[in-house]
Amino acid sequence: MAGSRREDVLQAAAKLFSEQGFHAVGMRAIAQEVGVRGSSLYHYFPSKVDLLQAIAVDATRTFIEKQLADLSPHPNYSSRIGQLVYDHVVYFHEHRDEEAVGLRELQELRKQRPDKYVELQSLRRTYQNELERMIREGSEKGEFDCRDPHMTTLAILGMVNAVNDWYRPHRDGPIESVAKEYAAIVVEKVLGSSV
Amino acid sequence: MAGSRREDVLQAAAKLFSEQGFHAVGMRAIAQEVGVRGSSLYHYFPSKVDLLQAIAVDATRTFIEKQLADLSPHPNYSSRIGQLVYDHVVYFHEHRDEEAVGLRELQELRKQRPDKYVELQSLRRTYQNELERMIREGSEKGEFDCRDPHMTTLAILGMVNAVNDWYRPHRDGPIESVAKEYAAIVVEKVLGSSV
DNA sequence: GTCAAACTAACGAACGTTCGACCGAGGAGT
DNA sequence: ACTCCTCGGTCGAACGTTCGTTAGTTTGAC
Repeated sequence: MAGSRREDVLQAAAKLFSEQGFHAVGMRAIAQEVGVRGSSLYHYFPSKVDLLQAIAVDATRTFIEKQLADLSPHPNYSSRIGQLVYDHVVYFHEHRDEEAVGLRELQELRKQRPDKYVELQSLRRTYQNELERMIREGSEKGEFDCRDPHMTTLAILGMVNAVNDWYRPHRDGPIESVAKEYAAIVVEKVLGSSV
Repeated sequence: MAGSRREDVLQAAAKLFSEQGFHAVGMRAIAQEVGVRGSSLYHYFPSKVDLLQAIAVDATRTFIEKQLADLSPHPNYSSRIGQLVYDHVVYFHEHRDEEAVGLRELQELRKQRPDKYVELQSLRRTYQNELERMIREGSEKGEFDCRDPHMTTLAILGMVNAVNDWYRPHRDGPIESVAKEYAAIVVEKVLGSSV
């Protein structure tokens, strides 16, 4: 009784899209994963692209709004950024499939749902700007030392987004350890003063 | 007179595959990009998957062999690693399309050309191991300070591989500047001792 | 005349999608 | 209690299109 059938469809589609790519997966394959015939999917979603849109928009919006909302309570820039990196890594692992779709299948949304594509781009840009602002201000206030906040931001986002490309729970230990180490690398190294 | 027709086909396919994904691009679209009819492609490649294989295997093999060959001359670990990061970023930009295909369309090779997939995985693993070895040895010899060479390696590879996802020449300046800054971040920050 | 290289035409399969029928649970009317 | 009706949900079958691929033919340079 985990979820409604509609949510089962979303989950199955996210899994298959993230494993094989949007165009490699047919409606009949998604339906089979749910235990239903292909035509039944159209009772819940008007088209295949709408399925993709529902997954990508929801994954990105939920993630970024949660990340931006959790920033306030920390006392200084370093711990705020460390917490953001930690949460980013953990959340991305717990929502592997949806987030992978949100990252990798954007060009299809761009072609078929330009407004939704723009919305997602804008969300990601807000997130990136927020991280960059924290890095710049923390640097200006002398809390740490960063010569190029813009490129540092891109480097950090690149490394955390890549975790799901290599992380395997059985081989690499609990995700919390990885998140902790990544947060440490960012706070102590990338943002630390070099000797 | 840039290249033979066969090379034109490879280049067109790499461009379209990297822009839209393997399954989103038909043989007729590749042919049109070259200025030819779809069936003519089969004069040069026996199938669509062979096209993908040719692109991905060649891109990965050439890149990694070049990177591994250029390591020796530098005096210390820091400058060797800095040079590797710099070359990685520059090469990935100069071969954007092919390298994107080599990174993102692996699951299709895995299904249809398992031996080639294993070869590419092995090549990447060798590259990763070499970087990790340099980081570990440089750290053991006291040249810099790294608590977790394995995860540091993955973080570095993640950030350099992500450059092509955001870099646009007109907006972000010459690629050499980006490569230089990334090399600096890695050598001075990620591998530098924290205060 | 030869041979690589391009063409037109077509194949069967799979694609996303539509349509009309069916089935079973639940409410309304008597 | 019994019938009738509605309606969400699923189905099989089919639509038109596009896919990767093949076959046979034509072209043009040497």
